[in-house]
Amino acid sequence: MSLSLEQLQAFVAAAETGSFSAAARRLGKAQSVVSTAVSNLEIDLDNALFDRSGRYPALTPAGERLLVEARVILERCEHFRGVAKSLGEGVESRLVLAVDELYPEETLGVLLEEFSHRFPAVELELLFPVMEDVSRLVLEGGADLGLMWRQEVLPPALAFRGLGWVPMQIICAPDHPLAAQQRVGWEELKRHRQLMVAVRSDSEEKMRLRVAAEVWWVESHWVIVELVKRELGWAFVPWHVAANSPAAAQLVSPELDFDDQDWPVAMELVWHKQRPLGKAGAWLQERVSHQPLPQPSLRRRSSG
Amino acid sequence: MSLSLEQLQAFVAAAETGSFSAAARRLGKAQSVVSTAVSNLEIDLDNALFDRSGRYPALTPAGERLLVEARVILERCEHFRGVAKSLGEGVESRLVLAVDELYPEETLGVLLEEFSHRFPAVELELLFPVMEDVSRLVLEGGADLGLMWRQEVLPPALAFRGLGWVPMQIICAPDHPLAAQQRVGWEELKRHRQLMVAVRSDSEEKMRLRVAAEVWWVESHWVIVELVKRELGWAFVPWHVAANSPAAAQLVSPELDFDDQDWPVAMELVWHKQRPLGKAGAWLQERVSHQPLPQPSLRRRSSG
DNA sequence: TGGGAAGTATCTGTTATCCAGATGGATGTG
DNA sequence: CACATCCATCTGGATAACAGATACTTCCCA
Repeated sequence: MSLSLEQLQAFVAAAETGSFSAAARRLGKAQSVVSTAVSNLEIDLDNALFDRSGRYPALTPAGERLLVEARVILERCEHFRGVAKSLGEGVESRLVLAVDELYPEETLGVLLEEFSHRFPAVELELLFPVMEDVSRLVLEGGADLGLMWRQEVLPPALAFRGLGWVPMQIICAPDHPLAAQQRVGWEELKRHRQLMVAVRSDSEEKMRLRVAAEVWWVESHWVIVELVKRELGWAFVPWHVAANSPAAAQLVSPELDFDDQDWPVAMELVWHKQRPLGKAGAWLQERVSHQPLPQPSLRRRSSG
Repeated sequence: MSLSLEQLQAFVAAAETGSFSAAARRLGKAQSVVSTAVSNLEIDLDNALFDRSGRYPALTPAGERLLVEARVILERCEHFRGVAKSLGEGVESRLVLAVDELYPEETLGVLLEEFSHRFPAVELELLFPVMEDVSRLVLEGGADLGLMWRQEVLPPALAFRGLGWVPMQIICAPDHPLAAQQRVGWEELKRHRQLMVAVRSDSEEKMRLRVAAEVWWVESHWVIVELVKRELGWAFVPWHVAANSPAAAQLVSPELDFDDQDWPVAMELVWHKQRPLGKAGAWLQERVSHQPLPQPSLRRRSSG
């Protein structure tokens, strides 16, 4: 006789209800079934799982240890059935999502938490292409969905949907020359080194934020914040990066005299027109576009 | 009809051998058993696992995905039996090991790797008590085995076995006054701040290494190395800490004129006389005492 | 202290299931 | 075109699982 799932179910139910009879009631079987199932399991494992000296069976130390293992097996079986159910319903088994670093990771976290509950069977792959365009990844099949900057010219094979605006913010170190001024002019900005996120593709849209004559290209906004802190230049960074960075308290955001806006950048969701999404992808597509992007609660001009 | 382990076994065997007949041969059953088992599984899951159009059954995409899940379940079952077997043989389900930071973690890694292969069912808890004595943990039942400094006076309830010597080394920053001298004298050492590992208990043995008048107490050797690097004092640290620290290249080890030794510290293994160890603990006890501690390959006086 | 309620182990007859072998159709090979 | 091998299905017999009944124990409470 060999291990069977019925035995494990009986074992777990008995351990959880504290009685073989109650376990039988829960499982909708006769008491004798649970009793013999547990007994057979004990014989099979050559281990006493319950101490039957009292009125109610009590878990032995071995039973205690094996209970957690049994639960794991039953959980995996449930998962197995869940995956099968998903597959039967047209849910893809794998979804690749490419995300521009500009997209607030907290918002992404909210979305993916919900996603994981709704589609536990889907293997998700998250890409954060640093030197590559999200749109190219989606275009070439490396990703199913992309979260990215709005591009003026999108390849015709791609479909898109707007997601809202990510407010940008100018930051520099407290001792930076820009910080000393009351209001910073355009020409003043030009004069100091600007730190920008590196792009490999010749995206003209991303060049919109290029202001200064001298530019350093950095792979990550988070690294840019570090460099700004060290007075290596000024930068436009998404508001959420400036707000959530551990270095935020050590940075200032000078006022601009030529523009009162936060230089928002539009985000959009892109996918390939000829590669239909499964249920999970379709759900995410819909869900993302209804998720508001975080905005500054107050219009503040200094983050120090 | 419900999921059964036999079905999963048949499924996995068929997927691995590429044929129902071969799977049946591997499982020692009739071909019809495998065939019907897989068919029933497919009905149960409402998913086609194999494409039977050809001579040999070929996994469908769904089958591909479900195969990995099925394998996980069967592996967990094997593990389940392994745990049961261990428990039946008197292997404890849990072992708590308290280790003084002085014990080389690389050596510990070697031991635990072997341990995990030999006793996969044992839950291991590793304690690195920073401000507390290992011996007290073992004495009071918080740990089953302890790896620690040799103590001159050990509580009578504890048994011990020597493990060899951990060579100690004096380190300071390159710009520290001690580094400028040819040979450092005892009185010279006394004059500068010493960094020592903090001890809460009044262990006299650990005070043996106290030299200087002014002492700072730090919770970890690794932090001490950082502080030494910043010229906050000098310290005795285990040789392996100085050698493996990322900061090692930036430190020097001045020569002492009053002693030519590395001030080695004896390590020992302790356990409670009245708390018998299970098989895993007994194995580890034996194994640790035969594991040599790493020694400097050459007698070198400067680590810069 | 002595029912009574609820629990467990075990026995029993019936039922359902599982299994090996046989058979027929399909597929690829020499 | 024969032959080996594969798969699905059928079938009778062995086997295991099941519900119910029974006897025994434990615990609670009157």
